[in-house]
Amino acid sequence: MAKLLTAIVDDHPIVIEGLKVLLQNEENLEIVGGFYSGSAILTYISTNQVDLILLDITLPDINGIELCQHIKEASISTVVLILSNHTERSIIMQTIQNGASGYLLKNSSIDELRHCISEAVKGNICYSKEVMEIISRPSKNHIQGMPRLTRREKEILALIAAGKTSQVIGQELFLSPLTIDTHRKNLIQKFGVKNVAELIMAATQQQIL
Amino acid sequence: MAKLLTAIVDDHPIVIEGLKVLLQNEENLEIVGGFYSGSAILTYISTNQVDLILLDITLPDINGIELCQHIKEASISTVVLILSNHTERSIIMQTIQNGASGYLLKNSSIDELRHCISEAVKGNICYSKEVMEIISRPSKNHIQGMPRLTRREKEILALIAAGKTSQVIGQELFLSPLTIDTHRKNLIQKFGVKNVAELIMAATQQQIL
DNA sequence: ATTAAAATACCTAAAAATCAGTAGAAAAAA
DNA sequence: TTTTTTCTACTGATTTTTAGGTATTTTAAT
Repeated sequence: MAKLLTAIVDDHPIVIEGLKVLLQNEENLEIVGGFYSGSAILTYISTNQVDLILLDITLPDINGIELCQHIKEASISTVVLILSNHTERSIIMQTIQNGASGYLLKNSSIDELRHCISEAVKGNICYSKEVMEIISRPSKNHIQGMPRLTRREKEILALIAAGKTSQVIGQELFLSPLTIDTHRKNLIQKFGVKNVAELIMAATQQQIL
Repeated sequence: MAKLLTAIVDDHPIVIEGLKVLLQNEENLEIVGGFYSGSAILTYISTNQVDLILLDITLPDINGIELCQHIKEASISTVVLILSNHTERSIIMQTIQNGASGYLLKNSSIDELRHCISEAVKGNICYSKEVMEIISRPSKNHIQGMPRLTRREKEILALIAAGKTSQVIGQELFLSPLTIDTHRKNLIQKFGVKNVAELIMAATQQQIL
């Protein structure tokens, strides 16, 4: 089996050199280069074969989330592994959405990196341990003050989330729209938010919706 | 190291017997019993030590999601692994939320089960391959019509989700509030929804927020 | 049986969002 | 370079939500 042609994309030279050293002893892997910008790696892959790209999120010209998409557009078979310090759940999910095969934090162990690389080239998705935690328990940080909702409030919350107005909800539940307005008001107050947009966000983050 | 005292909870006897056979050769594991209902396992753990529970979602008296929570309340150190046929993302996430250490589909290989057990007792979270796919690409089923958003639209969507009005957003981005209204309108149109409540729901379900 | 909580409904007024358009400038892609 | 997309901004009218209350009737809990 041929060696995995691997590129490293990071705006920080230290990271690139560090990864090169860490990976130089891998038998089935060959570093073809380090790149400091999105345009640099895109130019490279347009004329060279690359099997695996270790990609940072923070780059000078384009963010790694979008870059990932461009890479997959240019070369669908190239496996992209994100190596980043960003711990925001939405960033992680977006990279996967855009075709990345995994996500590791930069403090991951070399074992984890090795493991994720092997999983990724097999076509699987692989996260490091911390990332797995972030994905699985998104709300842990957020849920302190989860309000207790009454049955009616939950019911109406769901209908609001479905995009229905107070008028429509009132008709469906055979209630006055003014009653729905009151419930709406109470929901907003209980969650400590200021409008439905924030309300729906809070409710989904707390798995109520 | 003492053997892992393991219980199996499933309403289907065949599954219990099958798992017993599959796991009987594991050196570091001892099956202490099979249980057909939630109340049965809860009664058992109230007087017996159990290290690991393999838990189904569908049970006659209580669903596995809630049962998981009760188990952890009764015995925080007991590791719960879900073994189910349900592929709904929300169910998977809820079990983890309620303290489960992993989720496998019933068609998982014995190797995957073994691997997840060892990860789980180490305190990590572990999913089988298919489950990982479901978690990572939830949208694949849902997102057919996932609209492509421009950079500006994503930015404004996030601010709307934070509960900010067009006026406030306009001030923050040094734009006319009327411009924000236009973006708002375009977002609503692109998602095919009728107001922000539904917009935020759609966006969170598609992991954009 | 009594208290507390939940559900119902209303008022007034201001603020915000939605609908249905148009249209020029800037940036990106072809 | 030309074309297309994105970003910007507006008009005008309508609908809906939000904020500040109050108040009665059901239900549920003690």
